[in-house]
Amino acid sequence: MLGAVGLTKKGQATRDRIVAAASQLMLEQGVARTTIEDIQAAAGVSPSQLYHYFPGKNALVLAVIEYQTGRVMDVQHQGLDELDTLGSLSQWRDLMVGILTETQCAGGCPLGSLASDLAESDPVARVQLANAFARWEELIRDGLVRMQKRGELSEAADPGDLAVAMLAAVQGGLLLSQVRRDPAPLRTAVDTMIAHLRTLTT
Amino acid sequence: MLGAVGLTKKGQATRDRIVAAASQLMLEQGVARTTIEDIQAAAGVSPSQLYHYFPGKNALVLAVIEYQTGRVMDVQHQGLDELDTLGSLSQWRDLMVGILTETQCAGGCPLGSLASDLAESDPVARVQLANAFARWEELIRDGLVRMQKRGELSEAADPGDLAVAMLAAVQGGLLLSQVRRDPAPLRTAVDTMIAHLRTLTT
DNA sequence: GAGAAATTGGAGTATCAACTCCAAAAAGCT
DNA sequence: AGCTTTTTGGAGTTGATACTCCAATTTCTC
Repeated sequence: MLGAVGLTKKGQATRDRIVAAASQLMLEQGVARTTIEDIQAAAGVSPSQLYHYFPGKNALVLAVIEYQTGRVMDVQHQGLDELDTLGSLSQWRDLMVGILTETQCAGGCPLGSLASDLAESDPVARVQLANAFARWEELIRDGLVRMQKRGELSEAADPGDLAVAMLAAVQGGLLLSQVRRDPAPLRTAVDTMIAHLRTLTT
Repeated sequence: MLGAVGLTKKGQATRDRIVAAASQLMLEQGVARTTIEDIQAAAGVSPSQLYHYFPGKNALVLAVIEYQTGRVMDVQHQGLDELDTLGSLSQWRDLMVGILTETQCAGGCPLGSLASDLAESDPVARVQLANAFARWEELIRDGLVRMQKRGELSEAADPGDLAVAMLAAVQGGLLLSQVRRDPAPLRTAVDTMIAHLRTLTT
């Protein structure tokens, strides 16, 4: 069994369907506005099924955070694992702008939306999301360190600070893009950070 | 009468009290999680009073957006109106970091939180918030233009793009600070943007 | 294939939240 | 003061929402 113990293949599939449906709905309309009934309908399950896999909405929210963290990290690995030159940073930017454009800027960042939604009302969720952002930040920092080792980035540059600033640019850019329904702010914010890195070339 | 027509001094005070209470609660726990009953209790009013001043929760939300836009713009004017040197940008950063520290990083940006909360579920609110961000961005851009005219910023720099990037840094920094309960990310994000402006000095 | 465990269906419940209504009190106007 | 308009109190209604319960069915294990 790949999933949790005591779950058959069919059970795991049902559980996955619930989490996927909940994730999409919560991204589209927020956690509080998403009702259990909404999720039941979208996943095609009955109440007893949902409560068989999750003790309550709260537990489901944590599963959603885990799911979205996985999705986001997959994309970020795809864009950042090969990061070693400034040119590859532009490709990473294109990857994100592309995804945003596909969805017409709806929803913004799955992690950012959950964070803003839950930070003050669910302490456990807040910590989970803080960890997710820490992992993301680390991915960026590792890429910058690689660039530094290759001599693409000045030794004087602080990859840690730059990674925080870059992640902030992504999150802020995504929020502005979401509100304006226009991918331009994300692109501008990230491009400005890339331009800044360019000034830190050796 | 300062407020809307047909409101006595007492009526205006009651209305104000409702909006202020709603604004604080919605910032603390999100719009959907804030019940009319919560607001009634916090403002010390009865249901009939609330519905006398607002047709429904939706209208109240719009009043909250207006209120928070005013509060944020007041602070931003305070920090940006005299903006003409790189040094005054650091003071502006201190102003925001100070406010964030006072509130122990709870709530994040009043406009950013509302934006993330309402962008997908309330089209009218989304547009209102987009306008608020546009005014904020303009305030930053005007400051950068003044710096450019004084020769503090290169003629080659694009104040419009830099203002977008700066606003994104502020929003992203606030989100990360909120999730981590630590003002450092906001400070780092804004400082990095200031450092970038420093590279664009004539 | 038989027993045990996991999964499913769907009706039911208790609570909560948004909103209504009407009559009384206060405030403003002349 | 007397009349009108605004403001207020609080009980009540309607619908939604999270969650329960138990029996029936499917799946797994041996």
